[in-house]
Amino acid sequence: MDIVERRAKLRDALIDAADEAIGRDGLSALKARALAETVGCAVGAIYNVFPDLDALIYEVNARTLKRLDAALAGAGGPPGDPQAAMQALALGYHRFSRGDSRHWRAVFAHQVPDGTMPPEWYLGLVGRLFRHIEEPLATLLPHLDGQVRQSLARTLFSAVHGIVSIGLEEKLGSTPDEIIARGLTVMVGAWVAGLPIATAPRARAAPTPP
Amino acid sequence: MDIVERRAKLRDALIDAADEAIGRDGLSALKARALAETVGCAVGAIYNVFPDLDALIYEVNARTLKRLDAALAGAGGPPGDPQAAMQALALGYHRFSRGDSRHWRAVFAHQVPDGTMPPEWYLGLVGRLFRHIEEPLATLLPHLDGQVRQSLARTLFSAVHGIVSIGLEEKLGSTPDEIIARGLTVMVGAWVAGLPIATAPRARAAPTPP
DNA sequence: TGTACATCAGTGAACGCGCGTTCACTGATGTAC
DNA sequence: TGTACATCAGTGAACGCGCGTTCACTGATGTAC
Repeated sequence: MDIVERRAKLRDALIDAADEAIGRDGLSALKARALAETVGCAVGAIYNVFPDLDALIYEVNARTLKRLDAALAGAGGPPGDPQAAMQALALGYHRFSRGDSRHWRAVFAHQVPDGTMPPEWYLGLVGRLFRHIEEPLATLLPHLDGQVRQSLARTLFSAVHGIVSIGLEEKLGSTPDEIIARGLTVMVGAWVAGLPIATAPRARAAPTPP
Repeated sequence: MDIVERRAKLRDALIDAADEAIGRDGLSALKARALAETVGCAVGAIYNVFPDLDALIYEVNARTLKRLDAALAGAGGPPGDPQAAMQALALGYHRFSRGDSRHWRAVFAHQVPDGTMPPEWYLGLVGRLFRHIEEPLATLLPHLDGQVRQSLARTLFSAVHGIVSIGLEEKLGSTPDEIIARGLTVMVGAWVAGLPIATAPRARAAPTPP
């Protein structure tokens, strides 16, 4: 076996093991020693392949982001109806994070210390996800400034994420999926209806503040 | 000075110092040694007054919850209009967490290990906060089951908290307050409008899923 | 094919750091007589 | 008021634990001749 090959194999094995550990016990359960034991290498070997554990975590989280990307791409509602499309996205997000809650929490829980930023390629994956929201938004508001559209997408995502997160907390008295799904649909639908749509004006869902 | 008095004074001084440290540098900046130095006592003295640092953190977070409680009580909208009242609550929550973000984040960041629960009196404070939401909800839906009402309140809070949290993250490209406030108002208004109100039926803000 | 040497992936014990918590000790304060 | 003794808040050095990361060493693999 080639050296390059061996290296790649170790790398994959480490990501696999980390992925599995996080999925089973959460991000905080990721330990260098346990990882080495699972993979069957020495602790030091990890650092031949990754500069530190943070880099490994980014790889695992990237996998999660890609899975979500695929899930959202498949969740698409009717092509002609942006409002329904966004509701479908929200429900898709809900499904995904329920089904893979530990991985999904890891994406949010991982924060590098100091003021360092995630690597460029990782931010690209995040950006790609937001495009799912921005797309129907662009259909609704074609002449909207790009910056503002991003900002709207972020706001909508935050509300959806907030609602979905209730279910992710493992505390007692968790809200049933049904209620959350209903809440998401109503909220997203109302949100979209409240946008100042240029093409076909609709009644605002709620009065805006003075 | 009485012994009991000294003890109480130390206790207060510790809570004060912890409160200030968390407000300045966040929950993770709370260290026993730094605390002792600030207060002017030995590290061990802390453990004469509190069983552990967690107990101290609960005290600090309780102060934050009480401040929020006061802020929400003062944020009340017009008494006759539950929808406006809930919008006012959301905006009040936004204002509060913006103005006191480190304290507020500490409330969420603090989680005791294992499966232990927060103390009873602390949960009482949390419950008292939710009553601000449940009250206008009860006006709108007087015959609603208590359990369901709580669940609805939780869902609404989560959405609001999600939106507000975008601003709390110190990452680049933070959404301006204006947009957040607008988003909150629209979302809460639409949400309330979407409730199956018994007294005076309103048009649903958005179609519910099949 | 065989021998000598170089390279470098792989090893895992040890380092280093942070930090909550403990505990043997001290000394100021209070009580008894 | 004075003396002997008891108590217990207060002390801070030391313990203990978790854990990421390093580094001097080894041995398998590859290369040169």
